[in-house]
Amino acid sequence: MNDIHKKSPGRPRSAQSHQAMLQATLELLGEVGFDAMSIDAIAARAGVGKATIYRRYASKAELVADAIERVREEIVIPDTGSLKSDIDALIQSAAQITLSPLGRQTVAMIISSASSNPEFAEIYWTKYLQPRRQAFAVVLERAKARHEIGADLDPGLVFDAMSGIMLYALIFQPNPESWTESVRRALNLLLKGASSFDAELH
Amino acid sequence: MNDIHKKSPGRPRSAQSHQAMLQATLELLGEVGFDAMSIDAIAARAGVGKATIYRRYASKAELVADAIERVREEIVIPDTGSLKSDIDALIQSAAQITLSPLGRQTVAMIISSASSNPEFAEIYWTKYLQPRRQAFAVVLERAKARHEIGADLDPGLVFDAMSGIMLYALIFQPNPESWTESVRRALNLLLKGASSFDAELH
DNA sequence: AATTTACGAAACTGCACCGTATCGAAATAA
DNA sequence: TTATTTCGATACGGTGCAGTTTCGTAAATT
Repeated sequence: MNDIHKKSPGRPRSAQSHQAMLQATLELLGEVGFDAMSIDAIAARAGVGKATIYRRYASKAELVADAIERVREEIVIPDTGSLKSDIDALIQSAAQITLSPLGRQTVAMIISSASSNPEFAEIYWTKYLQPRRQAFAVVLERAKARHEIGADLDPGLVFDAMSGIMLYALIFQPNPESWTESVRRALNLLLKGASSFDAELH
Repeated sequence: MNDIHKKSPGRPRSAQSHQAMLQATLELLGEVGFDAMSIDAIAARAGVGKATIYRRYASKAELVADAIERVREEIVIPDTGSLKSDIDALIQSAAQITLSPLGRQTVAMIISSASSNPEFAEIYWTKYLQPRRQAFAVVLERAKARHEIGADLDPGLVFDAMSGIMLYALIFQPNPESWTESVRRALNLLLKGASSFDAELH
């Protein structure tokens, strides 16, 4: 099953057009947000006919879900030898994505349509948060081996707390510098919880 | 200045109609969200003419901003004699508001229109978060006096971290029970940071 | 009483979008 | 070549909303 035989006659669907509409979708999502985004606008920006979009997706939600699902960023697991530096790198990486217009609008979309379109949260969790959660666990395990933190510290819990703080700072401290600073302070407090981690992150 | 003389002739504006449109605005905001909310729908639900709304507000954003600004919940500062119980009460109170449809949609609105309508975040910060931040500081000061936590713990920082965690859990753990539980666990970790607070919150 | 302003309801214009259909051209298989 | 399918572009009818105006009525001042 799941054969992708090309035996059917006729002109095949254009991979370029498909790519163009996905790209235009992500751009517009970041620029105007989910609700203000029209199919007409996506088609126009992609240089594609509206029918070409409707042939692939039944709704805007489907299109957007597929577009954000296909986003793949490289996840680098830092290994500088010091927990402080490793975490700094992770924060920087997260900031770059989360503070972007696309990152903001994606989160807003997830919250506002949480009840009507739970698949958005699901995709974001699976494709974005989950891999970073595991990368974070690796970093913390290494720090445990170096006795920088206690062995009983739950990486998942710390990651969730850190993500929440980032999200909060994203909303109420939109300024990138104060964002980074307040995330660092909160994380410093967090890690003191079950560790000998008391270095100044500043 | 700022006189509110009633010397002008003619029928005065109806306070009842005004109240009805504000109420309908909050209801619809919680039910369908900011973008899907039409002025027609607000007027219909409030039993008010559309012109009556436009006479008071120039835009939907103005109306919504005024509506959420006028929301006033009683803030009770718990004083049970134990930090654990006090915090439990605060979490319960926050959950009741934040987990409600109105709370969710308000946050979503703030994020998605952060650039176009920064006044929403401003109002939410000033009228909702700020007072709770101060109430939290009172609770923590009492705990310091009882030597339940270290005197060097920054209440504002802890509050911000806690708020962020609540927000995160709101999105990715919409279930009220798991929400409360994960908030408790994170907070427990947080308070271990600079205190002798190691009681099981569960 | 006369005037003035607000009221709810409804009608109205204009616009943006949705989803479908149609067109000639292009790209494939048989 | 012929049949089939997709392509971009455009047109179309339908719907919903914005914002204004009109109407008869209600509530205030002078």
